[in-house]
Amino acid sequence: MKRKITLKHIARELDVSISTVSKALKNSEEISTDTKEKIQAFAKLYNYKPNNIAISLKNKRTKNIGVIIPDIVHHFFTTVFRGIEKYANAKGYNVIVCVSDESFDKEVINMEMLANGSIDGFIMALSAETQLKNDFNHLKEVTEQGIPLVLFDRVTDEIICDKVIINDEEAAYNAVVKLINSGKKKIALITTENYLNVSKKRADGYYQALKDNNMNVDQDLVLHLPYQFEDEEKSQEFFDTHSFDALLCVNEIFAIRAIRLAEKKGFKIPEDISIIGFTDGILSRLSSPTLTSVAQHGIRMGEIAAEMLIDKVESDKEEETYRTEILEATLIERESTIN
Amino acid sequence: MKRKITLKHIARELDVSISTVSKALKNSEEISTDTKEKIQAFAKLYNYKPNNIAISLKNKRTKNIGVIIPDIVHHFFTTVFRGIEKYANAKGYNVIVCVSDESFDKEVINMEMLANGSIDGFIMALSAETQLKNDFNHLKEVTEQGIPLVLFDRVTDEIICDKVIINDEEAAYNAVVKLINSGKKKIALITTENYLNVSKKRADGYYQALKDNNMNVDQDLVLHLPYQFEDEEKSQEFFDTHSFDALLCVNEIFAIRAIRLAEKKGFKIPEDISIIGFTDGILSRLSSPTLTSVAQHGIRMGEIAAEMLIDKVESDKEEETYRTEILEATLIERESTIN
DNA sequence: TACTTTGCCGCAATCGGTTTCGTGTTAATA
DNA sequence: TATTAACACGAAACCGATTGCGGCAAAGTA
Repeated sequence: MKRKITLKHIARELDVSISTVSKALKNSEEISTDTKEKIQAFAKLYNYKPNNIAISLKNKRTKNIGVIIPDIVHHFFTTVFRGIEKYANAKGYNVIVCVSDESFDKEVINMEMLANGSIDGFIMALSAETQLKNDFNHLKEVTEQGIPLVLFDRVTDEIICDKVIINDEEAAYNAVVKLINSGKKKIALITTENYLNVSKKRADGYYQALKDNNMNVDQDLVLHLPYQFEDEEKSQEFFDTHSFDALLCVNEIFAIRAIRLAEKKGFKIPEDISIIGFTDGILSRLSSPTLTSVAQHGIRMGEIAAEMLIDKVESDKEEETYRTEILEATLIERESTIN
Repeated sequence: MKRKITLKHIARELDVSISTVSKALKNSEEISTDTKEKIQAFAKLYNYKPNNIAISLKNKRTKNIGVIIPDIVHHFFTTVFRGIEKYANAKGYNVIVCVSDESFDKEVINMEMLANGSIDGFIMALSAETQLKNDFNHLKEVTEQGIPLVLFDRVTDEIICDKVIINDEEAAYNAVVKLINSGKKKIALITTENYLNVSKKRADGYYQALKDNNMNVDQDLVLHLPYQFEDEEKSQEFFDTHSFDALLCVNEIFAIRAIRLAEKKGFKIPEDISIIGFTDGILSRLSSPTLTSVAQHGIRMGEIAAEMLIDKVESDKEEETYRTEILEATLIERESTIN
């Protein structure tokens, strides 16, 4: 087993001081050409690579960024993560991921673990429980320590920092308008509980679109499902006891399940019921019929978040300017709606 | 902005030495109760947390594990990652993820980045290109340096280390037998190129099952598709020019696409064509018809991989014993096959 | 010859901890 | 009263790098 070689080893071997080795490897003018060549050759031969940890300690910069997401199996977060990873890697940063599992406690623990020197900044989407509790002290502590933070998708106004979101309200609005324009008269909504800010915004867009088009808003046509738990029964009942000719769902999974259910009840899609979902993932593309859905551009979102964070990390000036980048969602039309 | 407090600050403030503070915070017997209480109270008040980087440097242990996977959007890898993250977090480890994007070069670069002190060990699945090139020098270097390595799913015999895999060959065998038992006579296979070791093993299982049941193996009924690229045309042609009454696919996406195509051609599933896929993901559960598929138990795989790695990391003895854990895949029967 | 400049290199501090060993003070023992 | 043991704490080395500064020797200048 060849152990990792350090400056000290090289210094001892070549009978020079550690500082000379360090300078020689950085091609410092202070060191004579002879010595430099000798040291560099030796270092290359033994494949010397500086120890990242030592450098981090010295520089107080780790070149790691911490990402905390509620869930990694969810397609949207995966794509955002992909964007973060892509940009960060290109800039020489590693990504440390923690999954909060929608739990407040896990979110707090993970942040504390990482905040003690392991990372240069955070990118995160709030867990459902955090939004429900409305407790953001762990975020405040981190920002007060001067650790840069970028929130995406699941954000909060309570914390002042950089943010990346999509125009959820507008996107929902446009989706509903699209349904109306295709002749639909009774448009239902399947959403989560309202404490998830994105769901709330999408619902707001839905209401606004109905109002602006002089359609009466029927609270009965809005079904709230638990976010994680698949409540088959409640959905069944909703289909049995309500009549509607179009349906907006705040995520892809709700939409696909709705398609299955509607087909089981004998409805034709999109003729009898048109369906639009959020999150343009693999499910939307491969379902039958394929699903019209609102693309959230997760990869782009991740790239922007990473860019914002790394900009902050690498800027020496302590500017206190924060911005919120709003991405335009786009409606991808497929078979589940009438063209 | 309150900056992070260090031992030095506490020492200065309370007029004791740094070592005294360090010992007091570890409740050392060496320090008087008075002093300890004073120091601990002060530390709590100012929310002192030791700097991870400094501890890593001193201990030569980072409590980080590096995970390199070919792709994070792929459902299977996501679930494995989830298992790794879960176990690692419970053990107080963070997970640094790098995505190789199926590229050999990225895999090498990422490993080198992490190998210089950032992590205590690696968990990885080989990129497609690495398997194609059959070049594993980067893995050898890492193991020679004494960095523990666990390979999962996409493994190689060239590297001696801990491994976690599923019984791919057997699983494919059983899936085919299941199709035969339900009365199917002409069973086709859609797979990737053979350099992906798991695909090869699944194909082997397919061949063996046919042979053992006295069915003739028709190479024409085996379609090789590129792994990433969606070759719609080739699949179309396959359906047009071949007749078969059952189909085994080496992954979920191939299977779902096959369902779509078969339906488009007017076949009934599972009566005309039964279909079985690998990777029991969200697609299998939500497709229509739902897909019978081979569950690879990604989460369990990740947990085992993490456990193996952390065991090695935390064992001081330099045992050179490595094991290969083989998980039993299970066939989840759904609507795409005849019961 | 005497003094200054320049080239080349090492010492030592630093990052933030841990840990071994030594030392001064006090109390217990002979 | 002299000796020793127990106690409480500090100095310093160490992990592996970076870097400002000081010093020595050779070369240049007066």
